[in-house]
Amino acid sequence: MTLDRAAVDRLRARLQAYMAKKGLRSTAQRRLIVDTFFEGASHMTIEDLLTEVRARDKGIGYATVYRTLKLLAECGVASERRFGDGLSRYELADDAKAHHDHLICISCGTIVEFEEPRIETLQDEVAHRYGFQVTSHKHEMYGTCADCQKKVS
Amino acid sequence: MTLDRAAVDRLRARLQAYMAKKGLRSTAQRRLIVDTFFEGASHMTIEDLLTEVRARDKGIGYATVYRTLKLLAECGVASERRFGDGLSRYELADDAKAHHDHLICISCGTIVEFEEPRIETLQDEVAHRYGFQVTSHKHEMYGTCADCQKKVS
DNA sequence: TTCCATGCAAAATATTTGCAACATT
DNA sequence: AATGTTGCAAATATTTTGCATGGAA
Repeated sequence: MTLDRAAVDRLRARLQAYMAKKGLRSTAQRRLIVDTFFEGASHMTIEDLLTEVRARDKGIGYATVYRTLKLLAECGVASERRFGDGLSRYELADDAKAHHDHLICISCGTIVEFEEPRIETLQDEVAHRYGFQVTSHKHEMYGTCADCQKKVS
Repeated sequence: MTLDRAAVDRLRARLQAYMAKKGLRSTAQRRLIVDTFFEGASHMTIEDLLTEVRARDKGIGYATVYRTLKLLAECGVASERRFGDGLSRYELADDAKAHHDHLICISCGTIVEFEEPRIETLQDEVAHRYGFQVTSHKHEMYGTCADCQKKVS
């Protein structure tokens, strides 16, 4: 689920605005990490991203990647996800599109995104029923993807 | 969401059968921890349960509670849940009833269970659309409960 | 008597933070 | 020059495991 050019530009602008507002600085490390994150696969862990980043600059530290991803999450450019394997994963935020949720293959780790507006509607209904004001939600299905089902087992 | 007597008996029987099959032993600690778990509130953390258990027997160790909950989860008597605060929580399994999901108040920590069969149906539809064979799912909504909304903020 | 269970302490996992040196503005 | 940033190491926070001792069967 790659974002189109316009969406990417919007996110980059948001980051820039946030950094300006906060008086944060543009460093070589930050630029490299951010670029790598934007270009790389979705749902990467900090470790994943660190590996890719180090391929381009060996000196980058874990904490810098960690802090940069945190920064991206803070300003709404990235979303942190946890899929139960104990690792935090990050994906580009995409508020231009409807909220999506995830199907996770417990065999190969593949993560598929899905959208189902009718579920969102029912969710709202449930929240209203309990008087909750919902700020975020998590809807994940764990199982075996089509490919892994074929591989017998 | 307390279970009725019959459901509890069923779960206890399942545990007993599992232990017998595996040659596991009934110890005073295990009995105490299991009883406390069955009688206590839902969604307790290991630490919560340890506190309650120690009120009855000071000598119980964290690891024993940890291992007992793991045992309960293994045989399907308890379900482990994680609601994003970094702690594992446990609730009694209840396969007699429809699967339930959770509303979590990010202000006071209250956890409300809900059931919405229509969401389950749509879920199945989505999984089928992607060829996934779903074995479990997680559907959580985070926000502010009715009470906390009143407390202004 | 055998072998599982317990409690303690140590290890393992991941995340988060303190700090001196360094870089941006 | 002032202040934010980096990388390293240490601190956290939890969960998980090793092991000698104790207990169930």
